[in-house]
Amino acid sequence: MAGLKQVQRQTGVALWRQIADRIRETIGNGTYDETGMVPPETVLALQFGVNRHTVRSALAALAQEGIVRAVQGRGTLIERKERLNFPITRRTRFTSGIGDQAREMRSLLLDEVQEEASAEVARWLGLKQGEQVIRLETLRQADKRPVSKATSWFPAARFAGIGEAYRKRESITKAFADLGLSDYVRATTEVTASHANTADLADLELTPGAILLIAKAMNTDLDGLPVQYSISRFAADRVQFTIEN
Amino acid sequence: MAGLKQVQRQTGVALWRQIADRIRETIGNGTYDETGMVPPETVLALQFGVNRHTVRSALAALAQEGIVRAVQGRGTLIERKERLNFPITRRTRFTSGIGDQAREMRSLLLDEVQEEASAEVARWLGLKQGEQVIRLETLRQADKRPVSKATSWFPAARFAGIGEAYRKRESITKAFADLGLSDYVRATTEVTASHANTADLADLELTPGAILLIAKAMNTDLDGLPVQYSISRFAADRVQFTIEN
DNA sequence: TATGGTTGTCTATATCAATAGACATTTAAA
DNA sequence: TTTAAATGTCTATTGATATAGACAACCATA
Repeated sequence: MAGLKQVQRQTGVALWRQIADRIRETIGNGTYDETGMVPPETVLALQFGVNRHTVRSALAALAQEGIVRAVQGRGTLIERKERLNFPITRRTRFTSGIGDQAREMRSLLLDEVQEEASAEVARWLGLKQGEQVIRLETLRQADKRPVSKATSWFPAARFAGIGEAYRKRESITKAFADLGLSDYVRATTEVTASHANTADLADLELTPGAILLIAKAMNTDLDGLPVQYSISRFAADRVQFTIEN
Repeated sequence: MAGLKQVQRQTGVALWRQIADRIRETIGNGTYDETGMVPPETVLALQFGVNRHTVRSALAALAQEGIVRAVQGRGTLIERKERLNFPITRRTRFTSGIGDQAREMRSLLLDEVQEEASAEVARWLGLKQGEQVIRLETLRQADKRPVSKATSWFPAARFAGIGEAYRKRESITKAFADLGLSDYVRATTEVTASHANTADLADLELTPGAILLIAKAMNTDLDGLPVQYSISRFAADRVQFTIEN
């Protein structure tokens, strides 16, 4: 482990940030579960081939995120370690998909706008460019910790008032039900990953350089008619997707 | 656009790298397709709210990656811009999945090892921990550009010699066929994203801070018996996954 | 051929990132 | 109570990062 160069210099990414990212991931993998602690600073410094002060900068950043807590004389304790699993199937739903992985699920409506469909949105919803659509900006939390931010479009003609319904029920499934759509299915999902922009960084409580898993999804009713197109951004260190075919 | 703070300071990620990442993504989105050029350095400096020299550092990094090429007196030309699409379905195969998106596909065998199944591998392959498995390390290229690196495990009893077959045929599907397995299906796929480690950075020709899309996949034969468990790492800025349900 | 717009190069300065070493403070266990 | 091991704090130095300004070199075009 000590021989492997795990960090690189002069890449525009500070060593302390590379080390912080790697320790966060190692914690997530359960490597330190036996002790519940991160190895001593001197040991980490040796492993990564850097000065102890550099390791301290990394641990300070993780402490800021609430992932570890340093106790003088004892060591650095692991405070939090989770990765939620999202099954992606024909019957994918956010809230029930989380199931018992979190105690409290919340879905907040950040913004609601009626607008003309862009070329992309029109294509996915089977509309003509310029037709009216409703766009919702939503933020989802698991146990008060932000998990994903989503932008969703709905045909305005069919789903007038979906913003208000979503605000009340905090669920797309229930909002659809209130508007007379009792069931729907996931037709396609596209998954990519990229760096977060500043707005998403803030809402998802992430640090720059953090990664987003991005899912572009289209849902249809049981007749195959598109009812929703959405772009969801997930904090990559907090989730994984599972595709069962 | 100029008002939005698109980069953040004092985060351990240098401004020039944040700007490089954002320009690379903007190129990928096709925003500059009309001119085929990146905006002038002075314009970019204004947009990002930084000094022109900082923008130049970002563009130098992108030039190093072969994405742009600066021409004195004219501007900075876009050289390359691609994102391969991988459909993930019950019949997912790497080579045919790429289809006509690339001219030349190659699959290289980096390493072959027979070993005892770890707990994770045994669970996925339906074996007992410690049973013999064959592990292949492979690198896939599209038009001589590395796209993904994969680690695959196969039950050793059933697929002896699969390494040699893969080296010859450069395809899992054909290697399976050589060993008497004419057909197989994708059972499950788990998708995550994370930062690349140093070995993957080198093999995939990436820069630190780069993102990997990671697909853990399990294939079975037509009787539902597991035949392969693999962990594939994709350069996130070169691919996207499509899940059709 | 003159001009405006663009990239290339140079110098100088301030701040952040990383190393190095020394010593203090706290905790747990001998 | 002593000791070892761990985190906390301080000073000092070097290299990378970012800003600022000036000017050269090159290209397309009026």
